Amino acid sequence: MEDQSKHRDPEAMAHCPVALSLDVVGTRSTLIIVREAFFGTRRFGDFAERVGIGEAATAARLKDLVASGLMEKVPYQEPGQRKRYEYQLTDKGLGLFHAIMSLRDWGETWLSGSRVTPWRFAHRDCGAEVHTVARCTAGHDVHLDEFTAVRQTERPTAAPDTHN
Amino acid sequence: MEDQSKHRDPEAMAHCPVALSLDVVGTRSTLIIVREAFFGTRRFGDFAERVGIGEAATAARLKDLVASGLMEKVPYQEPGQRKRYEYQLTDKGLGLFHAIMSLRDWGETWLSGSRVTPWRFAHRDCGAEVHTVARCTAGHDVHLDEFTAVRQTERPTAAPDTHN
DNA sequence: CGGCTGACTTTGCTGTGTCATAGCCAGGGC
DNA sequence: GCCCTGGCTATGACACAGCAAAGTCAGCCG
Repeated sequence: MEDQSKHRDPEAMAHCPVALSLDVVGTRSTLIIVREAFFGTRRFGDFAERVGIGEAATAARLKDLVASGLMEKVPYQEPGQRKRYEYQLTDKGLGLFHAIMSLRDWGETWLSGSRVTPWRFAHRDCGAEVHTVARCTAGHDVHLDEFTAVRQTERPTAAPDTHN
Repeated sequence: MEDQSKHRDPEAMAHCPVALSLDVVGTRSTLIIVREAFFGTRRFGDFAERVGIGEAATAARLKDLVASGLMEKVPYQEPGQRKRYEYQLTDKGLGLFHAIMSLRDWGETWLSGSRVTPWRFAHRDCGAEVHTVARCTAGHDVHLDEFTAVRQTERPTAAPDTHN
């Protein structure tokens, strides 16, 4: 039955970076917390409030994010207050910028209808809005109908790839 | 109107395209099925086998994907077989290309260690590997430290706070 | 006709994410 | 010393994704 390892390669699946990523940021609230962090939210209470999940869920997600290295707890102290901790994105967390922008672009294009996005990303130098695009290492822009998916196992299932 | 640091706007949250997107593709298996579809997988059994979730979950996810317009059932018939249906990505589903590639890039950079990715996307014309980059509408490449996040909570003129 | 195959559906159970509510704790202010 | 606030932690309930195993169903094939 599952003898046909050519057909099914659990190892390959486990190695798939998309699946690996989704193991870390695969839940709705996790990604929304990261998105909030991109907008400068840093404190526990603000996350809980703005993300719209309860405090228990917020604490659990933030703990996960710190554990997986996307955010870190940084001490801060306001005058007349005791020392507390705020949550900041690490470089690893910042690396999700493209993914979050891509999801935003997709949602804006296909889901939001005529509604106006309540926030946007701007290029710091020129102020113009930022989007994701696909580009090949040779420097060409790659449109949706200009790519080929290549499985690097010996399985030529996918795109009409005659690998020659 | 409100102090931004203490601002809770469920409307704005609901309008957030990232959250909207995650309502549709917010589960691990949904996005992995879409990823599989990018590699040419079309038949029910192949999805179940390659995605690594059971048939019941596969059927449920595919049904969701068809319902939300990311995939469509297309009849096909192999010689000596009866008519069946295969699942194809619609334009809406294809639009997730950037998001999936961004997640792949991130997973590859931060999670996969030294392991080799079992598949890749190539530019059809030149064969070079494809990645996502951020670009502003003025045409500049935008690096991770060159963007500004702007909350548009003040509801710009195009969208008064009432949905009339 | 009856078996086989691909594509599901159904059933029963588990695990996880979330909620609501309540409680705990550290430390500055009174 | 006690209260108050921000930042969690604890508890019980619930919804839903997931699994495994079994059942359904259409139609080609022998």
